[in-house]
Amino acid sequence: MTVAQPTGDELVEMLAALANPLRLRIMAKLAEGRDYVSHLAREIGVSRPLLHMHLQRLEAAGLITGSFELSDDGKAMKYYEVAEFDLHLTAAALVAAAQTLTSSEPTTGPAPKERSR
Amino acid sequence: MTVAQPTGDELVEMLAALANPLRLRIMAKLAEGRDYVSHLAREIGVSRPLLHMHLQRLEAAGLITGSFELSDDGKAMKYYEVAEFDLHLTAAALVAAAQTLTSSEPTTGPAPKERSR
DNA sequence: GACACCTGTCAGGCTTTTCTTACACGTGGA
DNA sequence: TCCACGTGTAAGAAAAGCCTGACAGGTGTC
Repeated sequence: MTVAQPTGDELVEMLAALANPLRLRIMAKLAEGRDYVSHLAREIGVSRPLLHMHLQRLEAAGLITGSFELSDDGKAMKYYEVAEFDLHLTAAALVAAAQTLTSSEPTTGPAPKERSR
Repeated sequence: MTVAQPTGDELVEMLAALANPLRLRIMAKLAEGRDYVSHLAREIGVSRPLLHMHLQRLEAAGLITGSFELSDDGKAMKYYEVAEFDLHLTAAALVAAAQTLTSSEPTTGPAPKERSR
């Protein structure tokens, strides 16, 4: 209740972001505590560029937030942490979400005809 | 409460199935009432083969169920309806789900080294 | 027979996602 | 200077997803 419901498009983006084993693992790891990119990559066991890509996807979906910070020895570290979210997926929720979808409206394209042979 | 929680792999499949505008629309339409393939295709405005593919994906994820029925005039109709599901996605839920993931265990692959130049 | 419906599936093409490898830049310490 | 750590990003290959068009079969009605 405290969280605003996402639009249909936003919901699709969030679901797509979570629908990946590696990203699910990333979310789980960050849920245990914030971390910076290189350390997280070693922790999970993936290459840093790959993790970077997945973090971008998660951040774009609004599931995590990144912030730059300077460590004691002057290195620029990018810390990520999970954002607050609470998605409740039920049949009724999907009906509501589908009404706010923008991509390829059913009214846009002419109904594809199919001749019976 | 009444629904058993899916494993991590199952959750990923369910999320992937829902993370698509067209499939979201299909779910929303079926939530308003069961329907058969050809009619649903006309209703939504997509080709029947395409709808067939998406229905398979949704059924494989356990979100809908299909059943064959014979109409009054002897035609074989395949009716689909939404299955009962209730996914509650929170940070804690993702932690639990990630523990039951099978694909590409973090312990399997050796940590990819990266030489600094 | 020709047509109206219903079902399924396959081949091909296009787009998107996923991942690796390699490069670029920065700081601080021996 | 060289090395260790941090950051980002771009190119290319491999795989997966999405979609169209055409084909196969079935039933019942005009």
